[in-house]
Amino acid sequence: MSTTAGAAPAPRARVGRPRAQGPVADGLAPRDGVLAAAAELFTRHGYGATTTRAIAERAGLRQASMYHYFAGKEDILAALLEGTVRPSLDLARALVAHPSATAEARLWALCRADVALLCGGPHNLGALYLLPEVAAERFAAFHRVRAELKSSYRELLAATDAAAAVPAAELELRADLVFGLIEGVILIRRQDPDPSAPALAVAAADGALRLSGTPEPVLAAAAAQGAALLDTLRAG
Amino acid sequence: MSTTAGAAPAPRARVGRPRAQGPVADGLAPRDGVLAAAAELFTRHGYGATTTRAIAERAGLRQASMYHYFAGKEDILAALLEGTVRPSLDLARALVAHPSATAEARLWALCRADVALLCGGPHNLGALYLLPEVAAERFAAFHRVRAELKSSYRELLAATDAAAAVPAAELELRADLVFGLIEGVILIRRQDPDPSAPALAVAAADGALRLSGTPEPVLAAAAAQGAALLDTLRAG
DNA sequence: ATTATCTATAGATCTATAGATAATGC
DNA sequence: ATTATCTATAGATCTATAGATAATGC
Repeated sequence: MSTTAGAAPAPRARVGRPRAQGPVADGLAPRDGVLAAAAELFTRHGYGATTTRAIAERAGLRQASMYHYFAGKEDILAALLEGTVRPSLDLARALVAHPSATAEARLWALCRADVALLCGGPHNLGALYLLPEVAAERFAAFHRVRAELKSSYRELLAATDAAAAVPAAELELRADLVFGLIEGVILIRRQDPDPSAPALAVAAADGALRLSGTPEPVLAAAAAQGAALLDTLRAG
Repeated sequence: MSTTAGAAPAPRARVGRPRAQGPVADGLAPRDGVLAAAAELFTRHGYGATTTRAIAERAGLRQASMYHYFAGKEDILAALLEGTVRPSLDLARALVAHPSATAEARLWALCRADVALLCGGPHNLGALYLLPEVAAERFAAFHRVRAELKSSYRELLAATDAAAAVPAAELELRADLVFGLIEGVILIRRQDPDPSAPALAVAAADGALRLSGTPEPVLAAAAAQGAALLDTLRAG
């Protein structure tokens, strides 16, 4: 073992006045600790019902100290929303651009991965989308990103074989339903965190293809190809 | 024309001190006016973000006057929830008990009617279910009713032909997805009230059957039978 | 006398700011 | 000197209550 610096994440003494409550164990950077606390409370009790004091308490610092990292409560929500939708969109873009798989497989992969992202974390981040306060003008940036994500869903759906036989207006409705299904899954998780997130993600992806009119044999092939595709993307 | 009392809803003078803002045009009883105002604001801005003062203003009376009808803000939400889920459950019970239609047709009918109820009104009442605050113990009565509604979905789904080939655990997941789809439709409405409620209701009902694995020809028959069934029940 | 409303406000928050303080870094 | 935190609090709410008032009903 060399003594090269940085090898061990030693409990470095930190700059600045120590916390009144003592240091927290979770190892998160202060800003991330605040975000994690807010995510938990926003999704469980709602935005309006969550006080800055409650967030601070859970994050292990004093209420006023949060303003060192965020300009206000709304900023915290904005940061959470941005961080939640961004990975989904990155993945969607990668899948839309991916040439070597069927549209069915790519749609399946997008659905499974999206559900896993939304429900996989410790505090059901997807539930943030459901907060009515998020509709406010203040979060327009988030809404633009989300609209782009929805477009990816629509695009992949339109490229499936089943879509060829469906009129444009009906197709639009189906895209809405598929997108709604994925986000509706969050509701399931909220009342009852029972089904494991990976199982739910697979079931939702299967369901999305059924919803889009894909026949069972094609679905089975798409699921296999889609799962492999996700493994590839994760490795790459 | 006879002069029999009650024939015309004449603008009867009302008991009690007159309102400071003058009487409201909408013709609702005061309690209902408060409920309508609260529904609009809760679903648009969230429960916590809605003040009792804002509700009162929209309902056309002073903040303190609402306490004549409701013990507090939570009571208003409780009344709204109860009134929203009750018609859905009544319908679900009628459909489960209905002997002379296929399970597919009855499931289709339940889905279409439920979406119509949730999204049909002027202010997207279904969005109330999505409020995180609703998870609180205070609303346990509502949750019991809703659990019963979900059981009806599960029961009808289990009685479909497609369900026979599906293992129990997988079936449970599909019931979750179908229920999630119906409530996810509310999300669609929230961002974009574009698709007309009836069209959305039909699309969602079709989608629910596809999701449950029903083949297209069976679906078409079930939709026709289901629509007729709803007409019958409404007449009866 | 009864009712539905009003005005006024107490008491309890809640957010964000001002300014002090206790660490490390140089 | 810089940083991250703290304590204290101003100012702005917000909910719910107390008690008055302006109608109708009898």
